[in-house]
Amino acid sequence: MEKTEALNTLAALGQETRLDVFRLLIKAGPGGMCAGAIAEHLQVRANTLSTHLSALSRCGLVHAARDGRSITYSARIDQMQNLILYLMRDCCDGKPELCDPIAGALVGFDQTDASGPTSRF
Amino acid sequence: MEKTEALNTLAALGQETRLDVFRLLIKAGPGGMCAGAIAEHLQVRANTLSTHLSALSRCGLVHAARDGRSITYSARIDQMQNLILYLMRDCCDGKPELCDPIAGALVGFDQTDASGPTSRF
DNA sequence: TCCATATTTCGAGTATTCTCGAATTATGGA
DNA sequence: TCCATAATTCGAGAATACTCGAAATATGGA
Repeated sequence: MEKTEALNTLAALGQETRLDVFRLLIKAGPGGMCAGAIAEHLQVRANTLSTHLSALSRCGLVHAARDGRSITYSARIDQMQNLILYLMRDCCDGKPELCDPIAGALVGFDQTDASGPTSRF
Repeated sequence: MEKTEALNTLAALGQETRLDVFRLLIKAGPGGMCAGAIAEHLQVRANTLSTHLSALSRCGLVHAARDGRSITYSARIDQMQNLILYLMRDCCDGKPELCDPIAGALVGFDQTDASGPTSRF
């Protein structure tokens, strides 16, 4: 990811409704949620939500797929991955002070919803 | 880090001049740079930069320290760390699809400016 | 075909953000 | 004390973002 894309992605997430949408879609899992359900869940008007979904889609954070009359949106975790990697290496120059503690924290995760064992290394 | 702070931090970085400032300060290292030098380097007016520095400071991304007539700003890499950890665990629920590839990428870093050996594990 | 549902697009109003010149505050040195 | 330098605060203008009602588009079913 290069700077401009990172900038757009950061700006997209730096808005409350959009961050809420993304978090909701993450929790919804790979199946995603249709626009109406998101709007209902977050108490946002359909047209306002549509604008935000469009912004999230434009920067690759969500994926849209028509499913009959409704459109299902799902979070693109790989784009979040790209953003985080950008922040760690391009933005922060791969500084060990940044990366080491994160690497450490990754090992210590306790996941509430995952099915597999705790360690992933 | 909780949601509101993450939101402010994301919004702060989602603006070109501020992202540039942060990146510049990261490259400057722990010693930081004084406001004038940053303004000169990025070709931004002093008062405009001051507004952005204030925003970065408010969300904890930079630290200010008066040094005689000038004020030295330095990047707070721990706050970037907190943001990344928020994105990985609170925002993305610690999904393995997100975390595993990042963990993998961390091991593979080749650092250009670090003095120590490549491996940090 | 006609109607209902789901979502988006359009246009306008309001709010927020960004930038700038001018004025102000703070510090150090003559 | 007086002046020069460094940075911030103030106030205003322009641009951008956010939200909303209304209208348009798309799909599925009677």
